[in-house]
Amino acid sequence: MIENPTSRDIADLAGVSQATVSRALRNSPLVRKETRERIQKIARDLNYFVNRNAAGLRTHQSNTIALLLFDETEGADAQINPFFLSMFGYITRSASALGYDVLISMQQLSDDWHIEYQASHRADGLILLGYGDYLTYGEKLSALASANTRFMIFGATIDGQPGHSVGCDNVAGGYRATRHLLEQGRTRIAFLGNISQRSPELAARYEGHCQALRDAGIEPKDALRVDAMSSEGQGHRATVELLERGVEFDAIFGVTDVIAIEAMHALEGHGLGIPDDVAIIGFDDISLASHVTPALTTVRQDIRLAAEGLVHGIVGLIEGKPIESTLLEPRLVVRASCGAL
Amino acid sequence: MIENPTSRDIADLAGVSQATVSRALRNSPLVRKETRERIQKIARDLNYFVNRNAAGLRTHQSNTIALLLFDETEGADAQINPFFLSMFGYITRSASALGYDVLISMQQLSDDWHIEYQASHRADGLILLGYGDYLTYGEKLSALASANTRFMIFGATIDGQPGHSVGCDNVAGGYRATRHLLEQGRTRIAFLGNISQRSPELAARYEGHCQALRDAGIEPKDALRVDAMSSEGQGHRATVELLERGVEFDAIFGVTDVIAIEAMHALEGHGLGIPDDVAIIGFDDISLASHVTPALTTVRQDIRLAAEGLVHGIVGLIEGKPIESTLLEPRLVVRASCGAL
DNA sequence: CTGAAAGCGCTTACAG
DNA sequence: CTGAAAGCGCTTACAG
Repeated sequence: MIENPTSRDIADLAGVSQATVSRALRNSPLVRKETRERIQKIARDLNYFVNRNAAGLRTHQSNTIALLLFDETEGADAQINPFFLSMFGYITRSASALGYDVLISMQQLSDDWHIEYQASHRADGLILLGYGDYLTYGEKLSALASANTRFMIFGATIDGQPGHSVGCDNVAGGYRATRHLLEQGRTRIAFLGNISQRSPELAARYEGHCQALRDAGIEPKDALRVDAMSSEGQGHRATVELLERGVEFDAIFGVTDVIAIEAMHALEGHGLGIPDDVAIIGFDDISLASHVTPALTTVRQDIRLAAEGLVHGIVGLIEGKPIESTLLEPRLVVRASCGAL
Repeated sequence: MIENPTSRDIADLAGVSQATVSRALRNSPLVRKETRERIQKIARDLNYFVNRNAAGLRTHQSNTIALLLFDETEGADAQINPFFLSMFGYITRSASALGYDVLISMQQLSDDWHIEYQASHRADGLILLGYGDYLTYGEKLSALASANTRFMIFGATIDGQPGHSVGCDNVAGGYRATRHLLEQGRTRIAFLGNISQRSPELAARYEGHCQALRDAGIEPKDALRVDAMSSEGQGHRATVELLERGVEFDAIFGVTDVIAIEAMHALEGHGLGIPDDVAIIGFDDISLASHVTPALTTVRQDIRLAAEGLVHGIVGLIEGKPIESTLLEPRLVVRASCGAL
């Protein structure tokens, strides 16, 4: 058994040229069937696999997608947002089906990752995941675009910002969440979440929230909105702040499930009952949502479709096909936390 | 701005040979400081990054670790065990700190992945994750070993089985779980989990469970043990089976948190109170464990240490250092589900 | 400290 | 259908 066989070793054993081995292994129709099969059998017997570095050097391709997850959570011990984590599996499977490997990297938005992956020929394109701060984010995207890097973003693409994206219709999602609360007879609905330009997806959910209120003849009140990012502890903090304001509320719309679930725990800590005293709705449908008590009503983003959209998008860009951004339909998932069940 | 600059382009601009550029970019002490800095500045200005394929072809290294997660869950929609998912972040960060990229792949144990990653020079070594079926698994490991593939396993390495591993002391963990239940006055403790040779980690937990019982003068009863793998629905099914047997029990030890949490829900569905009627303990401390009601008492495996151990192990193997398998200390995490709080 | 040269293992245009 | 040859962009032993 040859230790690290090369195509030349196969050629010698098969009595053909190295070029023919290369063709046979790539299933070229130029090679006679018998020759091809004989060569492939030898390769299999020798546990031979094409050296990816050599092939990549020749073809300028890596058949690899880099999946960059940037989260701003501090500290080496911080947990990654489960919503994005659960996307990994779908992305990997999708990519694999199209013949691509997936390289993962956790990034701080402050890092200088953006150009390197493709420029070093480690990856043919990038998928970017995370609820980022779009002010910083925007610069990075422009840099990527001007370096001709191919990339797909999960989440909104802002007008004038480069790149293609897959995201859900956050305005519609926010509208549905709030309409559901209104249908349960709640009228003083607090909204927990950051709505600055830094988080356009979250701002869009707020926009839908306000529309639903106005359609019901209710004017949104600033006193009922508390800032919160989707990192650990912020939902709790925001709920405490809301309680301290002393403004009356009978429902909370947490702009992400992570925030909504922390709000649930905070309210319970203050002796408030869910859904009797306060109805709660979230957004994302992370797996925790169905396991908390009461189970959390939320708006589901179909992460499987999203993942497939991202992978097909980036592969399309790599292969030079025209790509369009995709908007997914968010869907209300009714559970016990709003009193509808 | 040169479109896809190479080291030769840098050399021309710097007025030196291509070899000197290569040395300068790798911080070789052979290059004079001024020359090196001048070259590095030019590279930065041009957004130049070393072509990994070319470098890898020369050096026979990829500086990449392949992370293979095999789960037997059927169907494209199945969720990955959150315990392993949460290890991704730590592994990636650890690897990154040592200068390695991480390639991820979801595998069916039936696939023929095992040799390809290293043989194709896509990765310098493998990390294998998952509660696998060790009968199939063993063959794969032997094949890997005989192909001189470097790999680290999370979980037990069976005697006589090749490879190095990082895992927790499952016997001690099982012992502690059951001792805790005994300390709460529970004596008829059901055990839900597969204990065949197929799942040696789980079997080890059962072994610890039995030891703790015997140390308390209680003989383990087969009627109190129900088979269950750690995939969706099995914990529920096993609990129903236990109830149908009609055997009395005042506690359940779920061999993984996923099983324990499903058991909780199943018991609640049957009108049983936790922990009053039945105490429940799990194993792993997935993030769900602290969020269910009542919060789940469990045995924590320190996934961060495990991840770091796996990465340091595989990098050690790659760099030819001697490596030892690591056994981590499991730790009891007391919450409300056993009545101790 | 620097350069010229060989060679890593492929893929593919060119020639037959 | 097959082979000889060039060349992808690096790294590094060798020579100076």
